[in-house]
Amino acid sequence: MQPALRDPNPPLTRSVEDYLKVIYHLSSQGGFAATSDIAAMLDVSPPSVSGMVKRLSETGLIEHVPYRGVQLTSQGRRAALRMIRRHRILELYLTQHLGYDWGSVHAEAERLEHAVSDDLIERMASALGQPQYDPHGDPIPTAAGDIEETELVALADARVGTKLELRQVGTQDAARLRYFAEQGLTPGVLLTVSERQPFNGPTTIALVPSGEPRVVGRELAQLLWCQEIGA
Amino acid sequence: MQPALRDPNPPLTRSVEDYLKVIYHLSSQGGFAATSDIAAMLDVSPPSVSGMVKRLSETGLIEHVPYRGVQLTSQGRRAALRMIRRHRILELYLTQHLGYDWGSVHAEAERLEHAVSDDLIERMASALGQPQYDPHGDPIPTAAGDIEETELVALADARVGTKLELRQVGTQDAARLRYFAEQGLTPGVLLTVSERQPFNGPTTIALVPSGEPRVVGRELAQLLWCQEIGA
DNA sequence: TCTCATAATTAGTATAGACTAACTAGTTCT
DNA sequence: AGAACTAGTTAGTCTATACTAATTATGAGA
Repeated sequence: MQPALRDPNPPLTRSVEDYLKVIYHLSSQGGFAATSDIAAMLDVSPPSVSGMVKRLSETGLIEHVPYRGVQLTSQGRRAALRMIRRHRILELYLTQHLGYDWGSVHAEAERLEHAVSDDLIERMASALGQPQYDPHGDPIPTAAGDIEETELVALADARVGTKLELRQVGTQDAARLRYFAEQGLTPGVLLTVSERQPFNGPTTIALVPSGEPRVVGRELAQLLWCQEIGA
Repeated sequence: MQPALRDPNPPLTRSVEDYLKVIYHLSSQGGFAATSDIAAMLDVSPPSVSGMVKRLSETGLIEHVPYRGVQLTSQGRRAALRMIRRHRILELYLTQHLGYDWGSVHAEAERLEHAVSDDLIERMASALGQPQYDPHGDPIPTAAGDIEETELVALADARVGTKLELRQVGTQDAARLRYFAEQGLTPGVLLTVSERQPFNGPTTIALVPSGEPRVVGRELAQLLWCQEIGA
């Protein structure tokens, strides 16, 4: 029998940059990123995270409080934002210029973001007209490493009566993304919160300007991150 | 003292696919690819090549005759052609759609070819109109893994009167290579066969467009592999 | 306060690449 | 044929990632 071409089930290997990205996301609400959460996000075992955490804090990219968690240093934050810029520019480019749809673009960008040069990213950004938001509505960090800080509220938590702009959809799940798209719930859409049923019930919203109502169950409403529209 | 961010001088890591590509090129004239030539092409030490050669022949991608060299199996050839397709499509896409110039595109493609999906390559190929040749005139293998065989003829065997492009110099000998270079006989040069003397005598050629004549003895003329230029 | 469940860490190993130093096979020259 | 040079291989390490199994720290409930 012919030996296998390669191990059919190799452990997937995440890079330093992947760790920094998820630490950025997990600690964006100001706290520490926990080992087990990092492990879950990267689909890797907790000991693998402990090992990487040690290397990363030795090189000054994160700070580690044992048994507590981990936060980015300013250096680590810079590196994370650089990767996030790459990822979001790639997603936009692939959707706008190569016909990818939003649901499938993530995995491609995830691989490419490690291989492209800064030069190529900036060429893509130019071809896109220096965009500020990616297809999911997330802000794209600048080449200098600044990112727009927007306070976003989950639809599930928004007060009845407020007017909102849908800014980002907090999932990569293709089926949910497709459903949201069918419902007209794509980033940029304006809506008002009409009603919320008690006991963690669904939220009813009205799309602006059409006024069409939508009823969104609690689970999905927690994925829709919105920005309150001022006067 | 702050520890270094990472080893400032890490060994560069070539992948299986890089090895297959250079083996493809080195053995394209039907012979074996030598360990030291592979090492030189990949800028890696000879023992590294020996190690990779062992793995590659265990998995059936190459055949190894110790102290002789290495050849691709049909499986290895398929894998090599897949990478060559990726590389050439990428180079073409980057030059045509993102303003790269032909000199700088190689390194970018070299990194991307390992990260892109087949799907993305086919989208790029569509955007380019399913091209058959890259800007050097090298044929792009099809997605199915076929490549137009450019038949190379040794200058010593070319018919008088034909117009040729010098494609490959079939020796590693430094003195001969230097001599060829002095004579202006480097890959890419165009020439016509003016005359051949009988009894395995020398071939006289005229360089195009200068028209300068060169007389090439039989031994050397057998090292100069040329492609016939069609009408 | 003590115990226990859970989360995190350490210990020990694997894999795929790299390297240098040392050894061997093949070739060429006298 | 034998010596000497060259190319190739083997042996032994290194690095960065991963894993499982075993251990330890923390915090919550009795």
